[in-house]
Amino acid sequence: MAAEGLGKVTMRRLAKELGTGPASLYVYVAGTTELHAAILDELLGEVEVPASADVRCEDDEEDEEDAAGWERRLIGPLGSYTLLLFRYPGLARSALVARPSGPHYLDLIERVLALLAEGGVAPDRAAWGVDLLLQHATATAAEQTDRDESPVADEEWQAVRRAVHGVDPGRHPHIHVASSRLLSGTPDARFTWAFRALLHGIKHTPVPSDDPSHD
Amino acid sequence: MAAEGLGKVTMRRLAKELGTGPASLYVYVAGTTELHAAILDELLGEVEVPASADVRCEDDEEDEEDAAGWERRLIGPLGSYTLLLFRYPGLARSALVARPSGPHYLDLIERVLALLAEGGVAPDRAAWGVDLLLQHATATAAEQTDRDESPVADEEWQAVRRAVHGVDPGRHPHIHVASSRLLSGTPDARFTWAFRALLHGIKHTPVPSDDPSHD
DNA sequence: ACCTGAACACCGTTCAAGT
DNA sequence: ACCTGAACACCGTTCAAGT
Repeated sequence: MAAEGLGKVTMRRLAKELGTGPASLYVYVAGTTELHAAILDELLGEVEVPASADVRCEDDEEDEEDAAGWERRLIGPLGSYTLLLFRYPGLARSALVARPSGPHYLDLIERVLALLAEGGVAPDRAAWGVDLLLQHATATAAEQTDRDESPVADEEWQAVRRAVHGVDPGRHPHIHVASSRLLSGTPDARFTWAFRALLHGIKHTPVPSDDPSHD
Repeated sequence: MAAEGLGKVTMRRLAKELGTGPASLYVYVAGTTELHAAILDELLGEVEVPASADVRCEDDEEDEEDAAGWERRLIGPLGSYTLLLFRYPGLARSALVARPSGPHYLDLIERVLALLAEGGVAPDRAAWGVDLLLQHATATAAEQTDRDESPVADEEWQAVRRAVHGVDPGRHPHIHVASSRLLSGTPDARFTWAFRALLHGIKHTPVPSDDPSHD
């Protein structure tokens, strides 16, 4: 269906690919956002979400070994999702604006919720946390893909580096002393760290109240 | 300079506003992303970043009271930044793609770094954390502003609600049992919680190593 | 009834021509 | 030299007209 649209998926481009006018697509989808959502869910279905064996270690509290394993298992589906969005520039941006709700996206949510439960995260925190995790994955992908898209990206990145390194020590003392730290780390190392920080925060931050008045 | 461009800031619109052709803008800026970056930094300058009195309580470890106060102080500049992006749809999306590096953005980073240091966050974690915090603020704003932009937003949100509530309990048991929790909470409550989770995670997640080989 | 050509209202960017 | 009109190559969406 959309296996060929590796680049920027657009109404007109897709219509041309199918040898027709752009108006024809509106018979099947309501607009661009719906098209993108459909494609994303289709692609999610093709991704082999690592169906990690359902080994459940029901110890009261997980030890250090288990905590690391839990994190690694969780980074599986979330990493796959991020890499998927990386491959299709523009789709990440769409996913950020219009939260998908297709069946395969629900599979992803289900998987993450299951793993969070395995890790001993309280249900209410897990429910809010899954959103935070997926938003972070989407935002990271949107950031990176669009950066690669333009050839000016490197130049702009250099501008950031120059701005940080050439900062006035009087006005920005903290930036000055942290300049190399601010720019350090590979994208992958940063993603992994951010992911672990999110997990830690989600697990240990209580949701405001059990207020069931909403909804 | 750009005080009137409350809506979608675009090359052609701005050119029309100034009573000239779109080509003229290219004398002053290199392209759309640079224009957006300039506007964002300009707007950041107008925002009164809450210049909280430099009360430094140099106790060895902060007690519960202090921890809450620290979080509240940090949410000041980050909240202002988020609200600013809320007011200018499209600017948040730009900021996500092209990280700003203007002087006022550096002020914001400086402020956040200072507050993180006040809160006893290790310098290397603070350096990576400030990026995570600002990315979250930007992503949240991008998400929301674009949602408001389109009138189909409500309908689409209803689709998500229906998808979550009407889920097959066999295929998605965790979603089924968590359905109301997944949709609960005001945007503000969620933002505050996510923010606190981020802070907690940043403070307690060690950066991979002091590897100074990079850069 | 179902599909679509052509038009409308936008974009960003470039470049040759004007002052 | 500096600015810009007009053109180029795109968008999404609509709607009247065709089959």
